[in-house]
Amino acid sequence: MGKKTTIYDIAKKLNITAATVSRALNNNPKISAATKELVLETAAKMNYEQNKLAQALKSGKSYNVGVIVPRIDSNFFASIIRGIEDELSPFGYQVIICQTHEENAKEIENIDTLLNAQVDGVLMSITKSNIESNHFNRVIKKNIPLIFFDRRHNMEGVSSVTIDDFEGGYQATKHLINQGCKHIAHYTGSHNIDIFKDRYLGYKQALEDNGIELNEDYIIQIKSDITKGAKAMKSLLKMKTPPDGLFSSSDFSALGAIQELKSQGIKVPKDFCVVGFSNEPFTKFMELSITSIDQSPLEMGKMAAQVFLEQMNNKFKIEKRIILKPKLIIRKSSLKSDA
Amino acid sequence: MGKKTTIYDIAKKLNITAATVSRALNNNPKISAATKELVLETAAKMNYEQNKLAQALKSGKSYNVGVIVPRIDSNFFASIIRGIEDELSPFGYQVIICQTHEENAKEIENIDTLLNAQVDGVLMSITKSNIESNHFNRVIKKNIPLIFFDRRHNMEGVSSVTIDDFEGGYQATKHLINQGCKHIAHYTGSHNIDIFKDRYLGYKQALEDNGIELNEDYIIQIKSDITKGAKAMKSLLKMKTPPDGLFSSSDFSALGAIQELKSQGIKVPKDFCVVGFSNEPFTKFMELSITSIDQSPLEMGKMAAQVFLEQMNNKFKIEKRIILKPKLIIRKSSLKSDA
DNA sequence: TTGTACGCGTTATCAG
DNA sequence: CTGATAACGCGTACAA
Repeated sequence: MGKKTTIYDIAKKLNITAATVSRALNNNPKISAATKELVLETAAKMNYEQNKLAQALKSGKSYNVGVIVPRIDSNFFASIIRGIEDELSPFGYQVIICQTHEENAKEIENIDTLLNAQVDGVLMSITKSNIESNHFNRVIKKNIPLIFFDRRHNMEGVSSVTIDDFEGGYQATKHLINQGCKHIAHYTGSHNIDIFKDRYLGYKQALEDNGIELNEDYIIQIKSDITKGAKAMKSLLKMKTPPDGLFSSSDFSALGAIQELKSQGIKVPKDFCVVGFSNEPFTKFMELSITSIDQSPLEMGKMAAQVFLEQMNNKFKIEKRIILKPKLIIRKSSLKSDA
Repeated sequence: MGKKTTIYDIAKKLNITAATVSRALNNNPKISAATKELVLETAAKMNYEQNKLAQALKSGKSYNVGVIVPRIDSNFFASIIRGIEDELSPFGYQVIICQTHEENAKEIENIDTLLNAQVDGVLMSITKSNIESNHFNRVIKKNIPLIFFDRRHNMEGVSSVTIDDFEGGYQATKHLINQGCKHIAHYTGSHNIDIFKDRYLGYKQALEDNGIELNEDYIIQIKSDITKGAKAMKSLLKMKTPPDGLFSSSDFSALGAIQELKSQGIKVPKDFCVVGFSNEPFTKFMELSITSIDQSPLEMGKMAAQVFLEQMNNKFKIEKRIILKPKLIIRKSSLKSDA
């Protein structure tokens, strides 16, 4: 029973050739309605299933796309993948998942594997940006659409879907200023990654536009982590002039900061306003809900998928740089008027 | 530049046959060290990449496994997938993602697609259990390993990795009883799905073992949803003898219940204890952290992957039913002694 | 409308 | 050790 039925088996049974069977199965016009129906019937009766592999080998299209993300068990990336899958699945494409775990070597390995698997496209978020881009070029050389989302590598001819992180940082900081904050701290990540650098630049610009001097001591580079966020806040509060507001590039670090503030008896948002980034699900569930920047990951995934489909349909090379608008979601952690 | 180099191109260049090239590439012993090295060199020089499709067609092994989940943007399923990917990737397997969106029709469609794609295995969590299992049988008929995780369909010869939901429900309820709760309500899901039924049965058994009579009015079937959880609590509190504890099969519904309790001025855990299920990330982030049952999804994914690998290596049929132990994570929402 | 013949890229078998 | 050939399952010019 383990034997798979092929178009040959069907052909033999009906005393016709495999070619005719193939035609019947592929809506080829060059076939009579009678034989077509006959073939479809017996195909169903024999539990025939198309072998996508053989088709792919023949046609050069595998109808598989590779998606590379740092990790899949993060709400942000999982939502993006959902967006991609939702958008591509109606067109018959399957999504192959790869994780880099933030390791550059794994990223290169993943691209190798995907190329070997003859994927029709690669949609990815890079690990770091200060690396050689040989592996990206290998994808492009093969004429396989490469699309970056969220974290992009700056290179000619490659499309990307990102959000305006500068704008996000600006909005977050402006909001804190509007709430009356005079001394605004900032948690940032590695500036080797554009998204963190841009959020920082937005923060900086907002301060400048509002006549607030930048205090380097208020800027702390930490990983996205609750404990790290709490620890950093502890040191901030020891300063001669401690801050009265925080824009964190990570919701997790923001949460840690809030926990530390609370443990020191500092009232949020009355005495200290906090804004995070990413709009992680938990930010809205908290009793003291956390203001954050939404990146609409679902939409980001859908857009990336659409760009891929466009590139598949257009033979000529196109480069699209789609930049989504971030959305400030104001919640309790920063809203003084409601407190 | 878009042309892909094949072993034929290499062969032509070196005036040897493709067979020899193939041997060099596959560590075949029947080849001289000299030619082997020569082939490997020129292969690298010509940017040759193995065509996994052709290999798969030839060998009958695609090194792809299909993973079917209700949705990917849920921490639980995303973690399972991570576990699967982490475990399988070192063995050269790729993971193809499919979502059912809880629709049975989509589940059937997904299985079709995966079979067409010649996957080497199918790892899945079913949508509902009261359906015909034709599509499962089609997988088995083809001798393709089928492994259920979390939500299984009861059928002979199919392996599964689940957690002991009965035990989880029992532990949760027992814990509430230990905290002094006398009237324990229960939020459940559709009993067509075993996991909800089993949690309910565990709840029931715990009550019985402790001499507490079951009150049918305390049992409410709702979807996993914050608003639904709040609404249900509202009606529970209107009863002549309102409950003083809740075991919810969903963390989200549990959160809604807590919100409603708070809005009515009922102190948690002092006057009312709440236990959820799934150990969603947000449960531990809350100021009033929520007691929950951890299902170790990462491990569940890894186990499912291991079972798959075993089945691939053993030619004979094996059926494994792995049942993981749930872990009660006690937090503030139910811990009176600390309150 | 249908059959014939070939190729997609690879590997296994059989000679040499 | 290497070459020639067939086969995996399918689609498609070309011929009939």
